[in-house]
Amino acid sequence: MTNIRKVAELAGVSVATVSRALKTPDVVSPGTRDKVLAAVEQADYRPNLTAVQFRSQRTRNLVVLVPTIANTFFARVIGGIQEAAQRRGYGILLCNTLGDERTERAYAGLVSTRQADGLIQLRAHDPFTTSSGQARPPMVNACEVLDAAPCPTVKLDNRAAARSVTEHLLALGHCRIGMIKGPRNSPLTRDRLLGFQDALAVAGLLPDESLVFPGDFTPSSGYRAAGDLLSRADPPTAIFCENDEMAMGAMRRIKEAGLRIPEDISVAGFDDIAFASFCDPPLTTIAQPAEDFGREAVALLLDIIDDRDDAADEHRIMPFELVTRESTGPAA
Amino acid sequence: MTNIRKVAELAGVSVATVSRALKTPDVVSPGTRDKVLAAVEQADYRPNLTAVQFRSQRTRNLVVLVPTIANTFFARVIGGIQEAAQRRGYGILLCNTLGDERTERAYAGLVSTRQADGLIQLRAHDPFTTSSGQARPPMVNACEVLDAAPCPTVKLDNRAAARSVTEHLLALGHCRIGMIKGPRNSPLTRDRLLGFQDALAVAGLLPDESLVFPGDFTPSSGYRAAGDLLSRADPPTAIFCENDEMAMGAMRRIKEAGLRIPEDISVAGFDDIAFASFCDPPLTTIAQPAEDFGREAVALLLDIIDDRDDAADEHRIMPFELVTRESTGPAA
DNA sequence: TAGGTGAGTGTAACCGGTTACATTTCGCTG
DNA sequence: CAGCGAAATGTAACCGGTTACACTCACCTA
Repeated sequence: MTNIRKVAELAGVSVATVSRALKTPDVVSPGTRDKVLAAVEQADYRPNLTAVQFRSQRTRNLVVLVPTIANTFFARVIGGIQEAAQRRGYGILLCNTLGDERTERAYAGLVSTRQADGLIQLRAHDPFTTSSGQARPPMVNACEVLDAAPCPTVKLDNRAAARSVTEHLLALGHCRIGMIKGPRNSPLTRDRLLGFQDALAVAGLLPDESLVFPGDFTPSSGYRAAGDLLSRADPPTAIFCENDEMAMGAMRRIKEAGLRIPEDISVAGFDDIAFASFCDPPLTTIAQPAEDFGREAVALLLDIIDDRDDAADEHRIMPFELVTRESTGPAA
Repeated sequence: MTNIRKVAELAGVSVATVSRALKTPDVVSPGTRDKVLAAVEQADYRPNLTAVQFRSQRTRNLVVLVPTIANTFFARVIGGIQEAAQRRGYGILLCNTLGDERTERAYAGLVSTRQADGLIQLRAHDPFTTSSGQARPPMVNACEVLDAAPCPTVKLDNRAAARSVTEHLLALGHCRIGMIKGPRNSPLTRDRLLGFQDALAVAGLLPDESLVFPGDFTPSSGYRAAGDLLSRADPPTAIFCENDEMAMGAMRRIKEAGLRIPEDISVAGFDDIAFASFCDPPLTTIAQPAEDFGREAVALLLDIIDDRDDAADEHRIMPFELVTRESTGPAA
């Protein structure tokens, strides 16, 4: 391994000069700089990054905790994170936590032990064990966000978005609307449910708990929940699913029951994943700027890391858009 | 930051003893060990990982280069990689390369500069600039594999798998079969095309280049290619797509043309992504153990890193399975 | 000409662990 | 009780950079 000393020797200068020629070229004379660069070239020298990181206490790595990478929406968010991080010279250490707290804490430890400069959490959970008194490591909470997050956040106004979907269904004349929600205890699910109920209330409808079934954001959970909804004596004329994956599962189940979408029953989703416009019929849903969630989270995190302190308590709300396609139609 | 010296002082021992008590507990006496552990606890000491990495020249990080994380299949592979890596105490540095060579080389550099111990490449491309004479950094090539990979590989027998799909279509009586393939220059695409042609040849059919259209593994490219196939004077009675994403796009296009699947035209995909069994009709496809690709790649890579040298030239072939669903049926 | 200035460079301490080697401790045998 | 070897522990070099501080020297001013 060629190190800085070999290069210094080769160039006939001191190690300090080599370091400076590479990091702050403007403080060395042009002549020496050229000598050093030539020596670097000749020796095929590349600084040992672990040494640089160790000495400078900066790794230029960010930890990303994602509940499940198999979810198309999260995959897009990660794409945005990675792109933004890379552009700023940061790498990302990805952890697919599957919602496991121990795993999350272990990876969060990478920040405490200086193997990463900060952390982006895409789940509504604080992975840092509240070490008494000490400063919190840099963190941003995005997508599924804690109510009282101890850090900047990037989220959607889930309540307003769910309300707009529901209003769309109400406008089509539906008044018995089923809902397939996400896991319990999730602020995101709670907000979407609230938005759903807001719209019903404005329309003068009473919320009916028996029309709400929980899922886990996978197609098969949507499939199961739709089965439950259809087996009612008075099945709903429309179903609002908290994400597109569950909506696709629900649509499958509805078709297997011999019902037509949207003639017999309307279906709406949430996220606008790539498949939403390709399923049959194309899915009415809420479009979110997934990649931007990631980019924004990185921007906020780097603001904290470089302590541009004004950013320490920012809470960004990302825009959404109701995309109406053929999966929703007038009530029968 | 509490460091090893503070702990040593607290425990009334030397730094060496602290280091040993933590790394090789069996060489220190039980009494001292307890003293040290108590001091560690009291000081809330956690070794600075960058220092450990620097000193031991081991980072316990692996670089993963993925062409696009938005692809459901790759997302699953990454899930497998992450799980296996984590179990062995390794983290993964993810790079969504979008097929860009410069990006790939930059990340590959993390291995050369010791910020990672090895690399997993999911694309058929060698990211290391062939540095003359020097030893190749540890690398494994998985999924889309180079023909003459300079490293262990994990792949599918794409030719056999494509052949089995095609045989299934032929057995159903189809003799004009369209194909939507992947990007040119990809060994993976070439092999699937060869398998397709193998089956046709065995059935005594001549390959017809005009029935083969290129896509890029996205639903919209499948949609476009299907449009091209349908606009022929004699459209095919079946279409084999090189992945499920394109198959879903193709199915959408076929329905928009007013044709029924599979009565008018059969469609088959490749990968068996989560949505394959939920689309309409459920998709006939090739199931691959995506997560196992990742796990296997990690296992091989760690074999090289820990130079269990017997592994240096392994080429694993993963199993596949034809999953027949309702998207394929007898030729009209 | 003495003295001051600042650009360019070198010396060496330092980051926080790991570990080779030296030293001490302790139990055991003759 | 001397003597020995093994076990336990301490000392300090080391990894490869970064950077504070010291130093040299050319140039300028009074």
